[in-house]
This record gives sequence, C-alpha cells and structure tokens, in this order.
Amino acid sequence: MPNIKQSKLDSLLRAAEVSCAENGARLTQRRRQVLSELMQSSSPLSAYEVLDLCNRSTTSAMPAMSVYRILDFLEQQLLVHRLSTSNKYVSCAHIACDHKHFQATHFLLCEGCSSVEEVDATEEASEALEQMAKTVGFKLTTQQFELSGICTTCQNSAGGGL
Amino acid sequence: MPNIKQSKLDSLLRAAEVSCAENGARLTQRRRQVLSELMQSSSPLSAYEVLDLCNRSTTSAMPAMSVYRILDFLEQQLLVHRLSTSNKYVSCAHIACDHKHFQATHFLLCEGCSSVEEVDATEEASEALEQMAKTVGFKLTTQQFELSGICTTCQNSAGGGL
DNA sequence: GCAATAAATGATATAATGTATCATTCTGGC
DNA sequence: GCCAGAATGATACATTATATCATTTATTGC
Repeated sequence: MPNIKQSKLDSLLRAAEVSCAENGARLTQRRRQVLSELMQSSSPLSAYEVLDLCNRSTTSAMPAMSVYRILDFLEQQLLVHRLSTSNKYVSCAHIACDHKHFQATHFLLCEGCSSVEEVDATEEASEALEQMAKTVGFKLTTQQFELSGICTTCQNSAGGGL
Repeated sequence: MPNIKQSKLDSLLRAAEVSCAENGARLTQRRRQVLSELMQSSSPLSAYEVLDLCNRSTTSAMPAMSVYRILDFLEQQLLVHRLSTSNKYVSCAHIACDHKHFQATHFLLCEGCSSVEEVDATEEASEALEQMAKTVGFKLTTQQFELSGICTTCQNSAGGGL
C-alpha cells in the first residue's frame, strides 16, 4: 500500500540524505531501504516487520541484526521515532521541512486504522504535567507520550477504518 | 530488599484478598506469591524477574506461563499495573485504601532509583492533552502516561540513589 | 592509485520474552 | 464422593532482541 507518491518519497529520501550528511553520517543503501519502508507505511512497524518488507523487495536477504542496527542509527539521526509502548518505529514527520525537535514530541495512535500522528507538545500540556509531577516532588526529565484515540478519518467512517 | 514491613505486607495482602472476593475471584497461593513479590519490590518487575523471585523463595518451581497468566489476572483485578513502556509490572498503590481508579492513572518513573510513583491525572493535564489531540482531530480514548524524571529522594542525594 | 584504517554489513549463535496447547490438579456445589 | 469449572503444570514453540566475529565497503593519508 504505497500511500505516498513516488516523487514525495524521493524528495523525503533526498532530504534525509542531506540531513545525515550534515551530521557527518551516511545514508547507505541499506539504511535508505529501511527508511523507505517506514516512510511508505501508514502505520508503525516492528523491527521484524521492516525486515520482512525489506526482504520482500530485494534479492539479497538482510539479517535481523542489520535492521536493529539501522533502526538505532536512524533514530539517532532523528529520522525515525521509536514508539516505546509498542516497540515499533515510524518515520519522522518532519524530515523534509525545517522543523526542529525543540519541544517534546507526542504520538497519537489511532485504534481504528493504526495510523500515527506526530504532534508537538503544547505549552499547556507540558506545564500541566510538570505541575502534576511537582505535587509529589518529581522533576520531569523527558516527555514523550503515546496517546491512544480515534483519528478524524475513522471518526467519520463510524465503525473503524480497518 | 524488603523495603516494606511484614505487617504492612500482610495487611495489603488481606486487602487484596477481600478485593478479589468482592469480584467473585480468588487470590490463590500462587497469585498471592506473585503479588507479594511485586509489593515488596521498590521498582517495577518484568514477568521473568517475578518468576525468578518466586522460584528463589519456594521449592516448587513455577512455570513462566503461570506468571504471565497470574499477572494478567492481577491486572484485571486492578491489583497491579502494567507499565507499557518497559513491559514491567508494579503493584497498585491503592490496594488497602478505598481509592477508586476514576481518573486516568499516571506513573512517574525515577531515573535515579527506578522507583515508581502512582498519581491520578489532574483536570488540567487531561484537558490540555485532550485539547492538543483535538487540534489534529483526534479523540482520545485512554490516558495513561509513564513520565521519566527524578524523585525527591534522588534530587536531594544529588547524584542518584543507586 | 593504493595500503591502512575505520565504518558498515553479513553471518551465526544464542539469550530473552511471550504464547499455544493439552494434561493435571484443585475447588466448591451437589 | 462426584462433577464441572477454575487454576495450575508441563511442554513445545514463536517472536523478539543481542552478542560476537568475519567480511565487505568506504575514507584518509600518502
């Protein structure tokens, strides 16, 4: 299900390549392949799902180890995000634009169609949570939430987008 | 590290037993054993960590399968909570009191000592998050967050309580 | 261009985690 | 005691993740 256009995919990959170069890193063939699969997926993928997709589209089989290594790499480069509740990965929504990850990033997971929406934390939410933690003396260090819900599309197609 | 008194532990287990009985369920020996280990732990435990602890303290070995089943049971009974970011379990902080889980429950995870603080969501936090989701058309269904930070104790012992 | 070095990947083995399935034991009601 | 259902035991296996070393590929200095 290539729910994104080839031209869009190409430009995203080019942007990713540039982004890597700026950090003195390389977007190799394998890394590009993994990233490409994630970009084309409408829902988060586990390491082994990525592996299967990669091995479906090429002749030379990739070992599981490589996928894990590459996902780590891509995460470090902020090209993909890891969802800790499901141990799955999504490509970053801000690869092609000049968006920076200043604020905490949250993920809205649709229970209907498994899609993911990446949003920045709002001032209000961050403050409210910090305040909440403060009442028991906690000082927050990181904030990244994965919120379950129903996306617009699935709300309208009343009954789920599966 | 029995960081809770025997008397306290006993009364918690009694309360848990009553709670089960009210739901027409039984707190069997095995279930009590698993719950007891979680209650005595100062940090969340994985299924296999629970298993090891159980098999250390008794002669008859418990199979892994049982631990998973029992953890599911205890979770259903709201006697333990599952932390989705780490796939670990903690005993509920409100077993002995008459606290109900009306609001969403959040967990504050100390990066210093791995302790967990269970707190109720505040109105402000819930609303702020709902609002945030609303801006992209999402309707939240569940809220349970696991926030990383530093607890009071570790803040004071500047350098970590490990 | 070419050797030396470092980075990336391949390959294999194994650890860790979680589930499926069926047999056995335990429990409460009759 | 007997029966039905709940709970546990036991075994096998699927899935996920990591450790380790060999090999290949790129980069740098010459």
